[in-house]
Amino acid sequence: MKALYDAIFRDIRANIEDGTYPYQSFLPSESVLVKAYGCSHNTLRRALSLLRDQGYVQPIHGKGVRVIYQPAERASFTVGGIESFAETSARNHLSSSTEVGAFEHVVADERVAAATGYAVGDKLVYVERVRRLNGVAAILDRSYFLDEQVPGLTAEIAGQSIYNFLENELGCIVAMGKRTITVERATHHDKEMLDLNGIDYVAVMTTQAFNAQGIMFECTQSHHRPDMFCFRDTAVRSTV
Amino acid sequence: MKALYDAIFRDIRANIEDGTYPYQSFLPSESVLVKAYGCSHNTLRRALSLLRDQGYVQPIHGKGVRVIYQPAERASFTVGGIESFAETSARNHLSSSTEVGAFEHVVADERVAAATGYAVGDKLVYVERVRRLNGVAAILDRSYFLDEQVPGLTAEIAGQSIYNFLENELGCIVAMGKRTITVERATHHDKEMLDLNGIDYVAVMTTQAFNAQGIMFECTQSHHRPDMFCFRDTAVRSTV
DNA sequence: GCCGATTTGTCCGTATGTATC
DNA sequence: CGATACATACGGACAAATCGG
Repeated sequence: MKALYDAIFRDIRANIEDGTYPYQSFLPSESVLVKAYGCSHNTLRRALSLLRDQGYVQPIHGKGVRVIYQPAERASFTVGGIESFAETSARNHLSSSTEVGAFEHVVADERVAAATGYAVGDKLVYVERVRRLNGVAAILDRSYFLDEQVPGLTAEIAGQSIYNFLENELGCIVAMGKRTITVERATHHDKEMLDLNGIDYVAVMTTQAFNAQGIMFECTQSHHRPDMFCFRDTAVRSTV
Repeated sequence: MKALYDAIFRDIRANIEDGTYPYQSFLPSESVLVKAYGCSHNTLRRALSLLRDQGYVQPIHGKGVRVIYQPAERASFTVGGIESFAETSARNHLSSSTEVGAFEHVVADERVAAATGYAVGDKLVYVERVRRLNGVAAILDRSYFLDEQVPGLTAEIAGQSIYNFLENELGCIVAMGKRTITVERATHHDKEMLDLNGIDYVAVMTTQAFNAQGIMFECTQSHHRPDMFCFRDTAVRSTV
């Protein structure tokens, strides 16, 4: 809300999403937009680079900035960026609920350290949650939080929104996340907790979250029912 | 090779990857690095923002820039950015080979247009390839290329590296890519072409590639054997 | 094929704001 | 409070690619 380049980015993005700037058309030139927004060309370029990084436009040297955004044809679970479960389900117009299956304090041993990236001996909080989308148990989340970073976290809070608690109560901002996606055979536990309908594979998204201090304070393995999972991403070819 | 910010980005990245700047340490301050590289404040920041976007560092306001890169513990098939199959397999030290299963000219009908994002009536080249990793048929690629963008493409070339052909022969640069990952039930065709060992699900990565003109010229659906598939990604929380 | 206008790409120097210590 | 360090923004300069006359 504060940064000018961010406001310009959002404004242009909105114009792309509502069709004011349609697919394959060109944006007004840099100089025109600079006048329109009353900013420096440098600031405008920063907004444009955000649009490019997120797959909305593609600048073409000497020619113009082409819109390459196509509206999503069906709901996607993740579109890049970091979202909480509540945010994602709301954006996809899905009713959601959460049940907490486990909540306990543990110390990282060899096995946990290897799986999460924490150091052996770190004091952690283990939380297991089942996510329901439109009534279907679709996601099993197994999370390890760094104990010292989440003082006051309870099972009750885990049943609501942990991110809400972190940001509003603790003032702890989730600044960055690293994600890995694999497909793995459903465990006995998965079959027990999720409505898999006989499917015996799950899509596993592992997320490491870093706070504003650069400390990893969460590692979550989300086991998704495969036919309700979709992940989107945009990549830019690096100039080798 | 040309851009200064890119050279600085690569240099710092190399220092992070080889442990000169270890995990959780802080980089030298902006002003120090500016003097070291003899560049402007602005240019250095651009290099730093690349490092941040790719998950190497996390700048912390008023404090410093913390290294959050941890070396990959096991081979990942994709690490963000756009890579050809040959590049990816080489980076993971896997022997690879490709067999072309189909090569034909088609016109996009309703069904193909909906699945790929082309317009109905577009003239396309359909290529089907089976990728082997260490002798195992692990990936089935079904690609649609825009005919006018790939003149001279033959089945023989498809058996080698199409990207090599595009970049070196046609001078066609892959500038951007959009990816979607889903998990789907293996089709009869998948079971026929891949060594699935009885697994009846596949990880599907759909890629749309755009050239330097902003024209989508390739749409590929890669069906991966799930236990040989891994995807990595880094996300930054947008300031809402 | 050349030239000039337009447009994007890179880089610099400076100023100011804000968070941390 | 002051020093340090990152964050944002401005304005100017030049390079490189595209396109039309």
